Amino acid sequence: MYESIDKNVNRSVTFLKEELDIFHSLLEHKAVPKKTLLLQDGEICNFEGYIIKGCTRTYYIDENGFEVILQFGIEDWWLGDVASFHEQKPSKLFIETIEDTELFVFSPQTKEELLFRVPKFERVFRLLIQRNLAATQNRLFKSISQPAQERYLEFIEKYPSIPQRVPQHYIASYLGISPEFLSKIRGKIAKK
Amino acid sequence: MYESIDKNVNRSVTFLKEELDIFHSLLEHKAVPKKTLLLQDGEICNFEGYIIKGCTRTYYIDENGFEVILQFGIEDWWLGDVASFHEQKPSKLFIETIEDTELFVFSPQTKEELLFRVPKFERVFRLLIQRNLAATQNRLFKSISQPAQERYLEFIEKYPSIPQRVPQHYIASYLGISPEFLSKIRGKIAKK
DNA sequence: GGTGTGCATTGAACTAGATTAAGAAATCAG
DNA sequence: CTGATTTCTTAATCTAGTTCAATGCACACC
Repeated sequence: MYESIDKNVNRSVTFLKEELDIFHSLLEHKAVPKKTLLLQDGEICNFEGYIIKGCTRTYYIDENGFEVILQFGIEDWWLGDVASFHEQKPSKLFIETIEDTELFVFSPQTKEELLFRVPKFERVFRLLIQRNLAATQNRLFKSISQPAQERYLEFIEKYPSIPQRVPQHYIASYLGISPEFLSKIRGKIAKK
Repeated sequence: MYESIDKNVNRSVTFLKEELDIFHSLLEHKAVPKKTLLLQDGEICNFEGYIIKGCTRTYYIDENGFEVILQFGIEDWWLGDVASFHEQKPSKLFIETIEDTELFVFSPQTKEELLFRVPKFERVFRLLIQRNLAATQNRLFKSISQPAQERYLEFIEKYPSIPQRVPQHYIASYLGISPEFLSKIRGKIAKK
């Protein structure tokens, strides 16, 4: 049950068995049916989660009521609104399950306790957020400099499992284009 | 000399005089003429800096040789490539001074020493990177969902001093549009 | 078994923004 | 002060991507 999350945190720091035991004892296991909102605009994000199984989407709603998908979450990904969680201020994000999803979650309290009892986790979480920042910067750069078709090709190469699991218009939203145009791009690629 | 940086770090955590003394003793002061590259693609970023005075731009170069500006830096801003600095891996970014610039800088070693001697700084740096992530996510969201004119208006409202200090085509690059189109937008706004 | 309801595709008309080119204005080096 | 270089503007043409239908498709649901 803890295999995948252990492997995930062990990637950057090596832990002793006792440290992992503390880690496990502080994790809360959660099963959530599909189409459930884990977080809404205006709410304070009271969890940080690791996806054991399932699929989620994190999105904004713009002033015209349009959804813009910021990221998908699948197995072995971390989930939450870091700023809202740590500063305990209202989030602007929505997080919704797309499939039935199993998670390990922390509350602010249990995370703090973990960091207190096993300070090495500071490094794990710092690396996570650094990688998240680098990935977001990279995506911003590409959404500015690359045409939609290349962004799409890169997306399916990077996340080959996602197109089979989520409606296509979610991917269009993630790429910042209309569903019709994504359909046209796909038609064009298929012809080759 | 340390006034502004002290105010900056004190915003999120309160420090004692002795702690600030340690902090100051580890900062290196640096004066850099304009049009100097502080970091290049392929280099490992060996500094994290705070801008006392001056102006910088951080940018990528895409596969066609086009520059895309990721952010500007002015007084009271932090500078660097967080991931490259901490993981000591090659950066994909360029950082260049636009004006003569004065900085305080850390090396990886001095930053580590600071964190060791005054662990409260962990929190300061974590908050900085969290805010950076939230701002970058927000910008990605807007670059996907808002038209260029609104993004421009928001930019000049948020950073009123920058348009007076940097060439206009840098702002176009930051907004992800061509300089000609930005000029058109400005013409249109001025007419009203 | 029908019948909604959400999803993908296709095409036509449209628009935001790119590209190219040329001239005007500003800035800089000597 | 002067020529050179960089920057900004304007206008014409072009294109990536949108919007607005209409149609077909695949299910879930009773």
